[in-house]
Amino acid sequence: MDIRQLRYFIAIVEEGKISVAAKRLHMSQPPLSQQLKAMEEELGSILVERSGKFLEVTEAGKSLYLNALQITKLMEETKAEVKEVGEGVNGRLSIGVNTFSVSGLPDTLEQFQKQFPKITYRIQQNESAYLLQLVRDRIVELAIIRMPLDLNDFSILHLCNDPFYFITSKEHTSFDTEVTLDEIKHYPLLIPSTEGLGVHYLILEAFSRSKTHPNMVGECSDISLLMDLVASDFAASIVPETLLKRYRGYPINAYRISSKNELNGSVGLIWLKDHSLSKAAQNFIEMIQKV
Amino acid sequence: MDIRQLRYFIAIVEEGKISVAAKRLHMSQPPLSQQLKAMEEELGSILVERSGKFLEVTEAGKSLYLNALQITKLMEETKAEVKEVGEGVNGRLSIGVNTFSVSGLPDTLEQFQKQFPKITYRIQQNESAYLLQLVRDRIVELAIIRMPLDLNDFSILHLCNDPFYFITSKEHTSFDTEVTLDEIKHYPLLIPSTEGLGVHYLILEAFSRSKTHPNMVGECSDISLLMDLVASDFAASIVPETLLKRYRGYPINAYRISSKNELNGSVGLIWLKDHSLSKAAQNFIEMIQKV
DNA sequence: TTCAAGGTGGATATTAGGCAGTTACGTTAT
DNA sequence: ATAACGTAACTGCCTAATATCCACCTTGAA
Repeated sequence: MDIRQLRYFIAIVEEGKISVAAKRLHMSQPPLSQQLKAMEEELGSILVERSGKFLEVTEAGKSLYLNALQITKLMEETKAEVKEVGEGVNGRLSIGVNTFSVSGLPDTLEQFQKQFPKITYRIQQNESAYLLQLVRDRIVELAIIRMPLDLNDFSILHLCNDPFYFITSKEHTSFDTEVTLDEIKHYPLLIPSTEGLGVHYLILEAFSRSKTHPNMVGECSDISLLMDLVASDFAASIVPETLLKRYRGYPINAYRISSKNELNGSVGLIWLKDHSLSKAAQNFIEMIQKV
Repeated sequence: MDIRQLRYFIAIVEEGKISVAAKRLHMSQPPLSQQLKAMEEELGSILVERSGKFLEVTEAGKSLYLNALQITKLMEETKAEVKEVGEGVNGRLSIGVNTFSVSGLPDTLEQFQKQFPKITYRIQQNESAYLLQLVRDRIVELAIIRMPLDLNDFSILHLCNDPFYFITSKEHTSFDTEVTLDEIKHYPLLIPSTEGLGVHYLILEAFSRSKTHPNMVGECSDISLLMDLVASDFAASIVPETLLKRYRGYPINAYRISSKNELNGSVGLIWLKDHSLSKAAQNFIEMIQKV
């Protein structure tokens, strides 16, 4: 049994006459009779009673009719849905974000939502290096991460360069607006994120470049805890500007780290280079590019 | 787009390789590739990404896959259901009954339900003459009615002959077990049902045959009201045995009307002669015949 | 490490067969 | 006599098969 045959049967039931149904289907009457007969043989039961001039739909026929309506409707909906997903109007946008890198994302998402209201989202927060793996494994399509990382097989859309800030509790006001790494090397430092990953690596490398050794207290991957610890003068820290903006008004002092130290990570949107993106993801990239 | 194509696509997605899917579908690989391409063209979107050895289903493809599963499942269920309805295992049994004629029906229905548990019912109560019209209009398939009626285009299965009883309040005990119409002609009579219909007609005709005139008080189509009126000595009445059984224990006296008066209506199951019955109805008739 | 060869998996072209659809005609019931 | 369904023979398209080609990946040897 076939979608086509279901359509035929629907027409027959609704028109009440095979010949009229045939006209509606833009075909001649004999093949319609044949198809009806074929369906009856396949299902092993009479679907319409041909008595005299008018047809009468049997119980089995009524049952088929109702189901046929459902199936054809579902078929139409499916076609429409697949087309929409193909065009990026509908579907699911799977995106990974890094806590340190979400500066303008809410606005962008809101704007995207406005333009493509049917899209649903799956947003995963994680560390940049892990996000890279998620993209590689096709678990997320896009990711906003903090450079530098090994990005050989990825396409990159650079979003922003944000400088790093040295932050301390309110008790320390001994600096201007800018500091060098050398000036802060004695401060007990609690570095965000865990060892071997983006921000962490970036900071240590900058120290290394300036031939200085930080007074490392440890790492903390829980950002709000980190900020609390800094505020309570447990330790100082170094965080990107994006993060600082999110904690505006928090009881800490922030000093921009001198550009001489070349400590600034850039944030980028990445995706797998040699794999086609969903149209939804393409639209998202396009929108971000415009902003 | 076609059920067949949906099956093809399901196989491709589940197997991950076109050639393996082709084996599962007992066909060769080229037509499968072609059909996939055809679907992609029809839907205007890529469904699977062919990169290297492995296929990768796109968002649109995933959407189609999920819908395709639904549609094919619905299709299978439909086939099964229509077959069942055709065999009378499933479906709806539409039956009309007359209040005066339902003697053994509950038992029969219970037994039928046990044998065909999927069948649902539509039971309509009404007067015999109206039921006839309902059967003629194909609103119900079967009806249990009280004869005599004009039954030219109906098939009839005689169910039982039940005699009529003269009923009075408990205050009247002047009779034996049997009475003649002549003996009761002075009693104020309230006849069940309205004029021109089965039982009513039957009773008046019996009086007419025995050249007697009843002392008619009126008619009443509400049976329980009629019984109340009889019990309270408002009037006497004449009712069939079937009805009497249902009101067993009611405070009335009942006297069988003499067979000399030939007053007994037969109850029958009827259906339209020159129209095919649903298998469910056929099964029901068969069961009633056995009992 | 690089290059070549073989194997695997998909796409394309051509061909054959089957089924759906058209036209013409027969049948039946109103 | 007409209207509506069924039957029969024919045509054409669509699907699937066979053969072939192409791309990529793997493997082995220089």
